[in-house]
Amino acid sequence: MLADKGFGGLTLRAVAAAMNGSTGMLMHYFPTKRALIAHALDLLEVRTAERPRRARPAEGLPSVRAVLLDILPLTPDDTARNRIWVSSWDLALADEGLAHEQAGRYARLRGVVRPHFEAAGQLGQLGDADADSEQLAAAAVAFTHGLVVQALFDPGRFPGDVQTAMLDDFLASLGRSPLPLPDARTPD
Amino acid sequence: MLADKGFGGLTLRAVAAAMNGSTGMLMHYFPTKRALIAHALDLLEVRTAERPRRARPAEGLPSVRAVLLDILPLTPDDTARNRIWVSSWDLALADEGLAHEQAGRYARLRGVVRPHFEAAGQLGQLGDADADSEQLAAAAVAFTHGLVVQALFDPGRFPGDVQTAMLDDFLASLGRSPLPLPDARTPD
DNA sequence: GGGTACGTAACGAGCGTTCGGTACGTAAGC
DNA sequence: GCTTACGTACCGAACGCTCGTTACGTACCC
Repeated sequence: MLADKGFGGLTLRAVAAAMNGSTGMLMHYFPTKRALIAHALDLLEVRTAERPRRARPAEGLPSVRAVLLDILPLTPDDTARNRIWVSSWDLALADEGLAHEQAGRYARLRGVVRPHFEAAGQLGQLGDADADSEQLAAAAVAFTHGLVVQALFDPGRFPGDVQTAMLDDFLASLGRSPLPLPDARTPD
Repeated sequence: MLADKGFGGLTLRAVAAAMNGSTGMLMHYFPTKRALIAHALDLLEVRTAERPRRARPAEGLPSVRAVLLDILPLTPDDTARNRIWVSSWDLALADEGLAHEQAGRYARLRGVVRPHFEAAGQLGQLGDADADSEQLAAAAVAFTHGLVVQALFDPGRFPGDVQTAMLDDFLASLGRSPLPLPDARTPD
């Protein structure tokens, strides 16, 4: 419902109807609509974290790939989830508290990605061995979410295999050596 | 105003007041609120295209860098512009017509970036000479807009120099040659 | 006079929120 | 064991307000 109408069309009555309750019930649990929304976003993050995800393969870049593939809108479920997140940014940008929570969610997401980049660096999977893993995580999250937005607006242009190929290209570019010299160590 | 309150808090009365007019005047020019919003987004795109931008340096990757730097929220103006765009996605995702227009805007943006990638490829600035410039443009736009969103929510974490450095790292990774895998031929 | 360009006022709908009331579980008092 | 008291859960009507939109009046221009 949220994924279709967006947050602009979200009303307490619609929420109440969706859970076969009344607006009075909602206000019994949440003092204001804003509190309800904040709780809903929290819940969405928790359920996103707890949903079944693909198995983590080998350490390093393959794990980064798995994490980011779990984010991309490759299934209807993930599409709906991403639509809700993107829609929530309108409210979040206009509400300092929600914006702060969103910033925290981004920091947490980078925190999930970063260790895999650290492992990748230690395994020699990165072209630039001195790269800052936190910055790499920010870049990877940026690329992924930017791809999410484009894919949501133009799913025909960005079907699943195109998204996957673009992600693979992006990760491959991180694995390239800065200089075309044949002195780079091969990972095995 | 839009940059602060978002589209959720946008009302015809507020628009009318901002231009010292009346709601009647607005409805004289636009049949519905939706038409007004669509026109406003169009106008924003036009003004974004016509605003003074930094000079295009050398052909290829440096030009890509200039185009993307013009997008990033490095100035208050660009921050406000980006806030409006991100906020508009809530409405756009819920309205098929607006979503289609947004998809067109993305396609146009990729169309601006792509020729510079083509030039970069012909100039030998790309690590992968066979890379599809349209796909590269999509990746660059994705990276940039994903960075925009993170920067909007956490400007402290992403000040201008950090954004610039991340963009440069991203472009640098595109210029790297492929890793010399065991079976890969090293170029001369 | 008729069309264009507004302003003003109002309409009906829908919003978030408030509120009185009900049903129910439960713990204490006797 | 029955009664009283009370907190919790919830309903549904209603309040006050604001919204998008409409209707109508008016000044101006050709």
